[in-house]
Amino acid sequence: MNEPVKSTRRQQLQEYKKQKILEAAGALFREKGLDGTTMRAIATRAGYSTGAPYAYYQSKEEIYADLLSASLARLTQFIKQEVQTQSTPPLRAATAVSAYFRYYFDHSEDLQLGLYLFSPGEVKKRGFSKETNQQLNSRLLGALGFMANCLNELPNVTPEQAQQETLDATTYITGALMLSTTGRLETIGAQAEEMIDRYIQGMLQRISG
Amino acid sequence: MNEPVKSTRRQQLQEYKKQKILEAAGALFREKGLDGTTMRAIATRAGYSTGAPYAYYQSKEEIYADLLSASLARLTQFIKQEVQTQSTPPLRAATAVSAYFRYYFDHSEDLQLGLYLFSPGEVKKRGFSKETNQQLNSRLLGALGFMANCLNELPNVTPEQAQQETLDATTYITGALMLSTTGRLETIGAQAEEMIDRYIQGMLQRISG
Amino acid sequence: MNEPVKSTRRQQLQEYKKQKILEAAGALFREKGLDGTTMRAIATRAGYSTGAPYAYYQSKEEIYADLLSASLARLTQFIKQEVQTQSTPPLRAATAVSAYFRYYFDHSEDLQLGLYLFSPGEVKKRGFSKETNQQLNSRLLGALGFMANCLNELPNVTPEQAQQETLDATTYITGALMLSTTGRLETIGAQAEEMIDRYIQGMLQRISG
Amino acid sequence: MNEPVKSTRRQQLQEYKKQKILEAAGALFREKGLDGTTMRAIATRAGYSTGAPYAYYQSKEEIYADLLSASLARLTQFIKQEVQTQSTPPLRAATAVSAYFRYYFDHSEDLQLGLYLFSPGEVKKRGFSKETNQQLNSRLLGALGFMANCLNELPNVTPEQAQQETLDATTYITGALMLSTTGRLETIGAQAEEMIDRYIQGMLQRISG
DNA sequence: GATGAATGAGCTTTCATTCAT
DNA sequence: TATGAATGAAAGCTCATTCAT
Repeated sequence: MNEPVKSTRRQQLQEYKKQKILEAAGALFREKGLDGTTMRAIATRAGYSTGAPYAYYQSKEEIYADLLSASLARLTQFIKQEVQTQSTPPLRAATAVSAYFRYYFDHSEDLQLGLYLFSPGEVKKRGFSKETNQQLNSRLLGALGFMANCLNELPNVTPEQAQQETLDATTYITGALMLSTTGRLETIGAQAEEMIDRYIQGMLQRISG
Repeated sequence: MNEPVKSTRRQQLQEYKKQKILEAAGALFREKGLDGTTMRAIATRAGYSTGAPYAYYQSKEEIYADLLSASLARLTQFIKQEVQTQSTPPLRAATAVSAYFRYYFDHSEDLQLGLYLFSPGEVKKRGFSKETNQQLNSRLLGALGFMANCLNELPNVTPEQAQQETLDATTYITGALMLSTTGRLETIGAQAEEMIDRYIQGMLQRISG
Repeated sequence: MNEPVKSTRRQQLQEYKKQKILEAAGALFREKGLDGTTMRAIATRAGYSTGAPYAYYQSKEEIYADLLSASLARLTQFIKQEVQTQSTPPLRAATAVSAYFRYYFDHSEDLQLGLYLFSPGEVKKRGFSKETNQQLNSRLLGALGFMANCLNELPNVTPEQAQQETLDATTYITGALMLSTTGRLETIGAQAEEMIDRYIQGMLQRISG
Repeated sequence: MNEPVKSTRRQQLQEYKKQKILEAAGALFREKGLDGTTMRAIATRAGYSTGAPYAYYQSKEEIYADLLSASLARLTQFIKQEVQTQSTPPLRAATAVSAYFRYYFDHSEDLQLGLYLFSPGEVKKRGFSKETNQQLNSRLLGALGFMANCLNELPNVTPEQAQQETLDATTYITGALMLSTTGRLETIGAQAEEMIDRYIQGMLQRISG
């Protein structure tokens, strides 16, 4: 019987089309921002008519959640990939932190997405289900956890120290990304990449003592 | 001729009314967020009718810009005030940085305002006049400059170092504020205040070190 | 000072325009039924653009409520008017009942309006304020009360009897109107007017008995 | 050729499936009202996919028409059943009228259905086939005819009188049902059941003289 | 300047219906 | 026949902005 196959095909097709919608939404978001992106525009861009996306997503927010979820997955994968190319613990640690920065630096829309969806007020307004919210959180924690592991590999580092440095690095990177996207760094003649490089150097010295 | 006098009076009156509108917008923004605040609501809250604000501001964004400008002025004033209460250079430096953080931590709406108006999409979409944009920038730089001066008072510090530490502190604080407002710190059980305190200790050691 | 005048003028104008919207809504309702009448259509028919009616009415239902309220007022007035032309108590009683019937027979849209708004499910769905609902009810009771008074003028009639006959007449008339508008009477070759005339004769005999 | 057989089987199957759809529609209508019932919901409830009902019914209204048709059949059956339990002509007459009332009083959704489909706007808008309309009418006339027969069994009653009393009773009952469903009776503290009982007593006296 | 009615594009979402598979 | 993705018109409502008074 070919029913399972049929079912699988359907699912694959459905997944493919969801992907199309997601891509359209992502592209539009990059161009016009979240508020500037309408369901109509998403549908049109994806090659559909007005109501079609509702067959795949129950609401605009569900699309955004999926977009963010995919983004977080890509982030984690990117960091792991980059780290794999490095052989020594210090390089691996530096690369993990650096990759985190570069991912968002190169995909500013993903940064906006994350900030937008997690922003206060939005969370209340946009009705994510608890599951969705938890999934989103665990994905983020997955990326951070991996970074902490890399730092943990360094000699003479306690797990607590690794965790704290991870948080600090994340904090600093987030700030750099914000100041960069909003054009503040430009104003004062600073460059995010250099700042991060310098930060990483400092971090390694601090840890290795 | 009494035109100059008249003009001055007019200007004062105009300034006063702008102020009224600004206050209304600020209050509403605090209560309902940026998206939830409509021009109608601002007008009503300020005691005017629907169209009145347009006599003073050309658009909603111009109001926001003015609001942000005032916010940056208050920020600078707040930092100066706090620093004045301190007598030793290290305390003054620590207080400057700490005040910067606390101002935004206690006024998250001002943070949102800044992010909104400085965000890349908005800057392109809404056409601020160059003057407006420059004024905004110079106000921000004013606050940062004052912080740098405080660091500069420390012994054995070069102006370059002071400036760099100011930028780093600003970056870290911005990141901490973002992660805090978006609820990410809560998720991992961290507290912004503690993080900042720790950061400041590290900074002082680094400089005086 | 002419401020009160100005205010009165404004109010008059506002009332006039509300009237315009009401008329448009009424006409459309007559043509297309309640469900078939959209806010856009009402606006257009009244010579306005899409959003204009919302300056006068907060929602579609508010328009309907006003429409119904006006209808009930006209009903009462019509009955009183008709009764006034009659001199003897029996004729006045007969005319009151007859006028009630004729009003709705001649304005089937008003009948639909009343039935629609008061229909179960609708009351829940449509959010009338309690005040609105009470006002609507008291208007209806006003008309019924007047009819009861007319019956009460007949010799040898107790108030209870008058009230009961009013209710019965109302019930019968309502039924006749329903069967008439839905085309059921036509199907069986009956005529509402004749039925009502006959009913009134029977009623007078019963009472004067 | 076995086509007739096949055809019969097909017809039976078709009839069975139509029945399924009808049941689903009826249940939903009872739960959510006419406006709240969508084709999707009907299909799903009947165990089919979105488009399936269109293989059996050309439109939503056709489903409603069929539902109403079935309802009228049940009404007739219910009246006959009730009348059968009575032995004397007056009781049979009273029961016929009373059963008519009770059927709709207990199944207000059937009343709504009838009003919806028979309402003037709908008949024009939705194009029923003539056959459908006639079938609906003849079913209604069937119920009324049976009631008239019951009245005819009374002594000293002319067929004309029986028919007229049937029409009057139907009219009064219809009115009572409308006033009851729309909550008007509640407002003035009256009860439909009592009103009908009283009406029947009056009717019997009138006829038996 | 102030008023507030008016504009009209725009939004999300719904849903009867169609049609390729 | 059954499926269910796709269509696309429509709806109610919002709101920044304009403009006659």
